[in-house]
Amino acid sequence: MVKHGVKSIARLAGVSPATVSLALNGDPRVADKTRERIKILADELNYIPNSFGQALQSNKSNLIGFLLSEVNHSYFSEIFQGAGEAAAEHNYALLAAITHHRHQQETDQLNAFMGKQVEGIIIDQYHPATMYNFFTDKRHNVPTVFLSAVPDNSSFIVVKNDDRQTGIIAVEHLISLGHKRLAFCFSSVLSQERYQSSLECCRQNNIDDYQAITTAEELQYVLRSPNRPTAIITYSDNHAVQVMHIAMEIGLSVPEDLSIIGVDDSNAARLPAYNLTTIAPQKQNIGYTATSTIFDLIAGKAVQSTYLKPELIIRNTTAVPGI
Amino acid sequence: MVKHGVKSIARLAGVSPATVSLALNGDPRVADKTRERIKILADELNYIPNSFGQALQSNKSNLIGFLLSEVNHSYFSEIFQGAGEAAAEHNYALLAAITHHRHQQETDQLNAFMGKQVEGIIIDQYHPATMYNFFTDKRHNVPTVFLSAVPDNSSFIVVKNDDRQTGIIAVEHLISLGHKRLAFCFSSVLSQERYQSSLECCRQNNIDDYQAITTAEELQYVLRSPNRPTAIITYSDNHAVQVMHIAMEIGLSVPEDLSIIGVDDSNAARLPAYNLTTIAPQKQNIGYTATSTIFDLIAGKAVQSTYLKPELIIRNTTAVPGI
DNA sequence: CTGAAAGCGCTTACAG
DNA sequence: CTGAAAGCGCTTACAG
Repeated sequence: MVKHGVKSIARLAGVSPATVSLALNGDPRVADKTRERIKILADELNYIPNSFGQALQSNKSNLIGFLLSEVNHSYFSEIFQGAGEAAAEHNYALLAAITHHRHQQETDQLNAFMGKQVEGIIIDQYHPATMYNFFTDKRHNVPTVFLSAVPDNSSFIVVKNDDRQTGIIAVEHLISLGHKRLAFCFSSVLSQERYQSSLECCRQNNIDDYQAITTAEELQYVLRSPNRPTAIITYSDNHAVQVMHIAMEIGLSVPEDLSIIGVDDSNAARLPAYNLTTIAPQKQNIGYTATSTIFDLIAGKAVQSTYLKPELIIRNTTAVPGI
Repeated sequence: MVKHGVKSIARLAGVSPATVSLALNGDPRVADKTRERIKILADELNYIPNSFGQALQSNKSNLIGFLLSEVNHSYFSEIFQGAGEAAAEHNYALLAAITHHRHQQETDQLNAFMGKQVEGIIIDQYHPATMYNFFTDKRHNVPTVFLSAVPDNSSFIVVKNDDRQTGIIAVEHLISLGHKRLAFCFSSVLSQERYQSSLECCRQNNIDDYQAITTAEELQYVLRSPNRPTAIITYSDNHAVQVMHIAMEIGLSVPEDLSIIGVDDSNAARLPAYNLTTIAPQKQNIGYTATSTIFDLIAGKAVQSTYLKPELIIRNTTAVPGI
């Protein structure tokens, strides 16, 4: 079947291409009757404007690039979903690229984005070398939002979970249950913010028995010691699952002997075998807000980084300490 | 900073825009020395060709549209990852749209794809009304690949898991362990192919004790009966988890008293609390193959639907029957 | 081996 | 209220 453009429609309607364009875009300069006639005709012909023509002219691609380190990254899909919704509302489309944390791929895809004239870029995680380029290479003056931490002294916009709150919520929940001896399990290095804030929160509540545990062996040792912690804050639901199994091997029951808090509200957390108390980031909202922030940047508004407060979901792995 | 195009580069290089274009595209008609000079200059200026200009001219968008029903659809992310890889290899980008199974959204996004001149479309799931449009509306003469079943009498190309094999692999595994009384749990309607093929496989092996169970209550009843099945084939890992918990409530141990097979190899299957024997679709490969098929279609090659054989992953929920 | 011209499909001033 | 012209950035014949 024939593909129609403004020209062929203009010919069929007996007007000029310019008039077709104006009519279709609802410009008041075109007489109501003419506009209606053209619109009906365009509809009948299944006319879909070629966005390349539009984009070339207007310099608006209606495209946002989304750079993903890995698609199965813990909560990627929900973030992506939120981003997609915000984009669709504004009649934008998402261009997705997966980079496997590799600098070369990130650079290539970023260049592809630029070639496609994306109006904004969302980056979930990045290779350090790529970040370095962002500092030095002014090519990237496209509105950009990061979904993971950026260097402290930078002025990049970030939209992410409020990791400090995560730490605080965990500690406060455990203290409210009456726990006095806590531990943070695994990867405290990966989550400086979360660990630091939980540490501060402990201090403020006069809890000084709070240790960071980095390996499974260490955890086993600690859990066997006389003054063992009665509650564990973990870095993620996956870690919570590991901790739970280690505890059970040692003969501790959860939550009677040991409370455990996860982070993420992953599928694992909801499975009946675990039923994890966990702290859920606002995944979809992170994606939605990131995209909205892009639109604000495009509109030239002053924007700030957003840190979305997570939610405590109490299930069956936390309770009043039994000892 | 200034944005450079063929024109400004031509001016700086002292040649015509056409020569720049030819040089950058490696056309032999331009002298080696000139080409080198232009390439170096373009590099210095961080020149990235505007793909709208290219696309408008060549009618090649280098874009593939991916219509997703839902982003957290069981194995979406890995499929998407595979698709992204194949696309990147060919220097194509993926345009992703999420439709929540709604016909209107599917139509809108499909139109957006057309406007963006996508050269191919991948559709994971679709609303029946959208499929109807595909039949009647010849607008969609863009190469299209479906990731879920299409009407039998249609000529649409499909790339998906081989569901018949899934059923057969499950039954053969259980028979090889010595099971003689089997059941299929939940949603046998949703998975006609899988259920039918497992049924046939049972018959061929002279197993006539094979029932389809549709509700949890029914399962409880069946598992308490004297000649209860010794193995359950499930529709998904999620169902396998449900079955496992129901079995344990009744006092059956898995796999000693009851073998269970899941399908998907989801995260849940790998968790130590479950350790499911499961049948894993080639998720990434499905995405990769779908995209490759699009390229074949673009190239005008004759292509067929692909049904990728899943893999049996034996973990701890299947064993020789204990009774 | 290189340049001048035309055109992809659209929109945006500018005339009338 | 409508049309003719120019141009977005590129590539592709066509001349020379």
